[in-house]
Amino acid sequence: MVRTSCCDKTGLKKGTWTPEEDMKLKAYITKYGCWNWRQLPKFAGLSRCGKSCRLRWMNYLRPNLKRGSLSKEEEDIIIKLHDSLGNRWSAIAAKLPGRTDNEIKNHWHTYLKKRSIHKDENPISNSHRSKRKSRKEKRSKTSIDASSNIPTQQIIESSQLSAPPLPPPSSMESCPLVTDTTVSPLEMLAETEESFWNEPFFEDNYDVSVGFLYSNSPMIGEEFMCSYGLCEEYYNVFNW
DNA sequence: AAGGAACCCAACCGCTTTGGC
DNA sequence: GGCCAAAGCGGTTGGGTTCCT
Repeated sequence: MVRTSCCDKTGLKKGTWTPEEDMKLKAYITKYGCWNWRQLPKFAGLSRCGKSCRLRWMNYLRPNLKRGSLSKEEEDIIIKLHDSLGNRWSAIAAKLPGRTDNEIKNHWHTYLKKRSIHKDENPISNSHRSKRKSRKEKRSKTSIDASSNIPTQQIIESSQLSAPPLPPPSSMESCPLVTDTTVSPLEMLAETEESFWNEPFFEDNYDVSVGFLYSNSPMIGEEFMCSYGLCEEYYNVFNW
């Protein structure tokens, strides 16, 4: 939206993401997860750096993100948490399911900072604020419509992705998915190589609302799901 | 209707943290 | 303990949109 598309000297694309790029990234992560952000764009067919992919996923494409303006309650929580935590946006975002650190940070700088500074005054008139708020809602609704109009299954089917080669053991060992400490990462790798990385993608494994396949994969645990804002889905799926 | 100002927020940059060797 | 790579985080930028005069 903001920055014009261009390439840096290494040939990597920068700037606004196109719907096609979003589709590729979403389809790839949905299908294979994110085992290595650096390598991911290569396998997903994206001319982006891993950092950019990660950011796009975390702030925009990740499932269950709430769009639209923050509620009064959410704002109050942010103000309270900011008082105690300071500018630790990711920590604040962790307390607000569906909200990203970037979103909270932006919101803080545009509304809450002023509100906080002028607590005793009334710097932003309510009418002005609500006018802005409705603009924001209108915008975000448009973006939701645009993104949700593409059924995920359709994305997957239309994707020309090829399965990635097996990641090197080192990257698997460092994979945050491992939660069972009684089994060594290498043992787990041996057990799961076939089922996770080689297994064809089955619709049954896939929950559209979650956007990940997890039922057959022992490597996807609470920690992993929560790190992508999917705690609720994890708990629901495993009846926690 | 036009032009400037203000707002908003996606995305980039660079620093810090973490983990493996 | 030092080095390196990868990931995470927060600050900042900049261009589109909307409002105001």
